[in-house]
Amino acid sequence: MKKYQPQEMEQSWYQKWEDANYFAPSGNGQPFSISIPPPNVTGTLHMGHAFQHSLVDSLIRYRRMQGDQTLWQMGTDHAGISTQMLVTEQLAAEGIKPSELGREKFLDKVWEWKEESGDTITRQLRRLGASLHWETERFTLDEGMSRAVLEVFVRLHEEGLIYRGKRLVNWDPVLHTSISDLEVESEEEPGHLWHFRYPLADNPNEFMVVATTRPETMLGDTAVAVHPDDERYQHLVGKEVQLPLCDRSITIIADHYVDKDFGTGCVKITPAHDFNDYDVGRRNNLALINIFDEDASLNDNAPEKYRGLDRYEARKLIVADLDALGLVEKIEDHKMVVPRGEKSGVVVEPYLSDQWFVKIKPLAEPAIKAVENGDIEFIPKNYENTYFAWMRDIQDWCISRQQWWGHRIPAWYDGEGNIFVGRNEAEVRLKHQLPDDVTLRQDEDVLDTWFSSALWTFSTLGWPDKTADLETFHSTDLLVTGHDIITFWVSRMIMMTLKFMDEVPFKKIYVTGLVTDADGKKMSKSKGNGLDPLDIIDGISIDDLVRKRTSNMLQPKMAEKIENATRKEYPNGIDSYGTDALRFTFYSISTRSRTIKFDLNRVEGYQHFCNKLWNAANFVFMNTLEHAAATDFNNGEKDFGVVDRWITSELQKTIKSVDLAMQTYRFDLAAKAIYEFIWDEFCDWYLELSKPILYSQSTSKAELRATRYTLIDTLETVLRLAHPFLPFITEEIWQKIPVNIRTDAETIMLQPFPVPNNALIDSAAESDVGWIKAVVTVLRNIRGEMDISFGKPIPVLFYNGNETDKRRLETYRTLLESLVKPERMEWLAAGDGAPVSATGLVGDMQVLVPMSGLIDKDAEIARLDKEIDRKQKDIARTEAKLSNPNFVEKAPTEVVQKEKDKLADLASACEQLEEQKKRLGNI
RNA sequence: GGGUGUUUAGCUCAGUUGGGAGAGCGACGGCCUUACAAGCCGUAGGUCGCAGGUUCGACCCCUGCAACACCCACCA
Repeated sequence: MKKYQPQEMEQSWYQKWEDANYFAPSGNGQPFSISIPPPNVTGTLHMGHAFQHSLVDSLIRYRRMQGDQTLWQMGTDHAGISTQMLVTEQLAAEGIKPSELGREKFLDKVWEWKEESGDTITRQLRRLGASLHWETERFTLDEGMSRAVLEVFVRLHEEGLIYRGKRLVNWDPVLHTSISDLEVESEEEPGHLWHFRYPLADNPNEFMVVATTRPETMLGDTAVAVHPDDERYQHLVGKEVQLPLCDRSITIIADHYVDKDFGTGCVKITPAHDFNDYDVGRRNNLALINIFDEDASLNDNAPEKYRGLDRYEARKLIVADLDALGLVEKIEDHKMVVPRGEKSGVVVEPYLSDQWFVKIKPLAEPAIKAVENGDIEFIPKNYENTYFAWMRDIQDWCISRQQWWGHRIPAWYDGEGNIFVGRNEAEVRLKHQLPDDVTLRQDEDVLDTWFSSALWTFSTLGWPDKTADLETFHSTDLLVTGHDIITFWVSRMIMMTLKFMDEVPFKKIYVTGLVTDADGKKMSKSKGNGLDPLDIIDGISIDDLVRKRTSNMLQPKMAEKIENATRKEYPNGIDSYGTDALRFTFYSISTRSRTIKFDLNRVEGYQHFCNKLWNAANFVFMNTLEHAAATDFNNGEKDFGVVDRWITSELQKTIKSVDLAMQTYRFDLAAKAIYEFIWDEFCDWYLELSKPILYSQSTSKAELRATRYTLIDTLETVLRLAHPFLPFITEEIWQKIPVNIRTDAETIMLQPFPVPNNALIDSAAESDVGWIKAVVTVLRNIRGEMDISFGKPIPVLFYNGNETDKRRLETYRTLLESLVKPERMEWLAAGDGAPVSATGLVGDMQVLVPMSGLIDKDAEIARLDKEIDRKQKDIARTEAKLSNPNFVEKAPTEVVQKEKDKLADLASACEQLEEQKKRLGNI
């Protein structure tokens, strides 16, 4: 076999699998389905995706191998705002404004871009080995899904669960659209608290001092509020103040919203530009004065001087003007929470506008129950708290977006402002008997992207039609996702699916941690610390990596910093590790931690693991196929030796571990069990122990046949066991196994997953091999510490062994010799004077290496001292325990007995070691 | 302000019903031993965040504290 070279074989295998349609659901087993969280169609695969999809793929492959009818539904999301932003930026580079193109032509451009770049993410998923069912791939804006969206919108509207209203919403002044609460990111930023004096209307020499973080909104003030119980101001309630810079007076009101102890206890109220003030305004019937236009520059409701100014320019001017009037009491530094648009990064503005909303409470209630009663289960369970916290305090969902790319809202307006909702204009006309001469104009807005993805699990399967796929595969079994979109997506899917399917979208939700960089920082484009999974698979030069991380920066000044950090962290770029190594890394790090620091060293380690497996296979083939026809060791009498029975027994236990791990979604434990079996047991011990059997002249035909069979059979089984995690290397090796050992199928993908066989558990073999390992380890230890090279044969004497020791040495002498490389190996009779030796213990049996010329006496004494010391500490601890009457009385008898046995063993061992030490001291 | 997590070897992390603290990487020493130097063999390294409590016995259960992280929230 050639060296392990993942790159070529991985791509060719994927192609073969896909061409052969192996990813399609097949058979008539139990249905098992998972819907992919639809990636942004114009996006690229990031580490979080790669992580989640690797986990899902292992489950899908596992269940497929177990004979389930397995569907991993593929699809992509149109990602409204992100995609529109991207295309807008590209057009801007060509000097084109979307408004010049108009809606239709702009959308043509977006579709063009989608066609051009839409295959990036799917290509990347293929490189990851994801066994997605590509044939039924869907897109949130395709015809079928658009039909589902229309259907849902119309039905919800008919039930009064969708309504239109003028409300204060989060407005993005750059993107010119409303966004939902969830799309606002609030962070603490330094700011100021301005204290202004508002003169009383009936006494301009007296002032109310109000504090604000938004001076410019004062132009929209319609009241000043104080707390009802605040004695300082009670006499002023009901009076008016003159609003400076504006030619109007506003009322002083009392409202419990005000905190007496904050600032002066007086609050300016701007109902049209602050969510709290909006509520205060409603309670007190205050007027709403909107002073901004869509850009958040001042509109005609502001005094003439300020009209047309940007909000921050206006702020400066207003503060200056107030200062000139002597109305600025003071300006304090103040940390405040600033809401910014998730996508644009600009400060969003509470803005009064006409929008569509989903009345959410009626939908939320059943969705809460579904999790409460266990129809849906979060893994880990504590994420249910996040879910409940959000759902129990959920607010109506603003679903209209002032954008072009998305599902256009199916509402039409006549000239008089009447609203008609329907699946299309014809239906609307028919339903409302509107003649052709009534001009209808469709709503210009589109729906929030999450509206369509909320329908994901059932709309992808053909809803609203009653399709066979829907019948078979819905509810889906599992959702794997990051905790960051529990609120955005998971909760909304649960609500919509319960509403329209009357069943849950998925039975379990596996929430992954967030993949971060080595410093624990979230990977992001703007920070320039992201890794592209493909760069780990294929490798990338440092120059290319720097270019990738610093191109298209929103903040170009960051580029230099990012370049320096990148060159420091990856001086030589990133090596190529292959998909299998990357995937195995993901399984191994899939712990329950919330953040997962991604460490390339782990990937390197698992690449070494792949290499190990590769070379082990090489060894197996060299010693089986190259020596005999497969029929020769498959047929005929086999005499399984102890090591054959032992590794087979270990394999059964490993299969059980992997099964248990997969049933409990502990991918890390599954990976660990496989890793340890292959490396620590199969390679380090079994392959080594098989050598004397394979090479010795005295091995019988039946023994040889048995070992050859075990070698290749164990390899074949472990390949199937590991396939869900390491799909490529396992397929590549499996193909080389002759068809009378494996089945004659064309792919390992569709082979049965190994089933543990209890009849093959052999504890006698396990303890015998345990003894062999112990003897070998003791002698390796002496060699290592005494600096005796492996090539130098050493004399080995055994002393004080029992009957079992004697039987074992007799039986396994050949095996031991091959691993120990002794000059001679024999029992020392009780009466014989033992020569001065280095000593190790296996139970009570002393393993001696006589010292003549080999061993440094002082070093051996030191070694013995260390060992004795260690044991004596243990003895002291155990004795203390046993001398405690409470322990002896109250602890379970088996625990007490265990301690007693342990003490006896330790004492005996200590005695042996002391004896040796004494002998050395006597020289 | 509310909530949820985390704290174990130099680093990254396991530790599944409380009964002798583990892995990988790194470090150190020795090996080109006929599958693999992407390897083999060995060694060192931990008051399990701190303080109490429960228990015969606590990394594990309870209470408090500290540090860090994230989520939610309208304090102008």
